[in-house]
Amino acid sequence: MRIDAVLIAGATASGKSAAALALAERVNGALINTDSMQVYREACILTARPDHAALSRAPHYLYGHASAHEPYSAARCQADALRILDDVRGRGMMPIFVGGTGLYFSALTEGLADIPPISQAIRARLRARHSEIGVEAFFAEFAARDPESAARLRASDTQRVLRAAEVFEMTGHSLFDWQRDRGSAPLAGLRLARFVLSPPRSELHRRIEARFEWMLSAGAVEEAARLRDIDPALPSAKILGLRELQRVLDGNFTLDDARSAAKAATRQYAKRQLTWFRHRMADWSWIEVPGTDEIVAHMFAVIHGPE
RNA sequence: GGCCAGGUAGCUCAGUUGGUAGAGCAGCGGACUGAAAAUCCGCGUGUCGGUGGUUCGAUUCCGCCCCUGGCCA
Repeated sequence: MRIDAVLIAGATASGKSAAALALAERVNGALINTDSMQVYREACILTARPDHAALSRAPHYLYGHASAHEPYSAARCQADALRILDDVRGRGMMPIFVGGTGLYFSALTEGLADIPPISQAIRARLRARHSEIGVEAFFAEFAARDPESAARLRASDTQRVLRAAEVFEMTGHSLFDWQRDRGSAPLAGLRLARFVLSPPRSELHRRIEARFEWMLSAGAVEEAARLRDIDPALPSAKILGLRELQRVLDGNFTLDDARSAAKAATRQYAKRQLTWFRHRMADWSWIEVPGTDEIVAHMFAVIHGPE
């Protein structure tokens, strides 16, 4: 084996979990989750996390290991992955990173700037200020303090503006100063086989449609009910379909409305993922056939090389 | 069968006192360094049901036909 680790990225519902599992069985692999939402313990159905049957076929790591009541992050993914990577390799197994979160793959392969953690107090204060004075005024305040970062952001880009502001408050340095240097990447120096699964768009849409129907029949509404007390500001509150189903529970939405809204949101997400993949993973091996067997055969061939 | 209301973008609709049309949603493209299933930026994609007529010019006016819904038979 000339490869140290396998990376499998793909849009939501592209069939990557099934392919990764089949590959794991063939190469003595262990799956390591690289998806920002499948980490949450309480959200199993809506995140299409691997089920018991899958878990019994190969080791799975970083699935459902975090609480939906606290924020997970790219940094935690990086730290968790590093730990698991050593463990898996130490046991002579092939690490197979699978998921759909481009930023997490980037953290693993390219690293993240080594910025200190932000205190909850600062974070909460800035968020409150942002919602109190509004997008434009907040940005003006921020720009006065950190013009360098502000020049590279838009006032309307709330998530990035808040991030830059909290980094400046916490450290006294501009976010873009910090980002001049990327910290060490967990996968740096390893020989990687990197794949992007990309079935035709129409096929992807069909799968998204079918998968949401499957979620409903598997108890998605009940799961949404159990997640009702999630703080809407937390990342887990953004799980696709959750908001829509909770609106049904509140009586503000018919199930059919929720169906189409959740499916549309999922298609839009898949589109954003593909934009990332196309441009940031252009040099990965792209697999456009939809069938698991063909995908695995292709990956297997790449992993073992021509020799 | 008769009367009425409609047929405009993938969907729901607006509009043009006659100069080939625009909103929302959907869709498409793009950005992305510690909450990324997030956040943000850009783009109308159309035989205006069909066919004749009037007109310099018809999606718009008129005739006929087709389709959908409602009412009356």
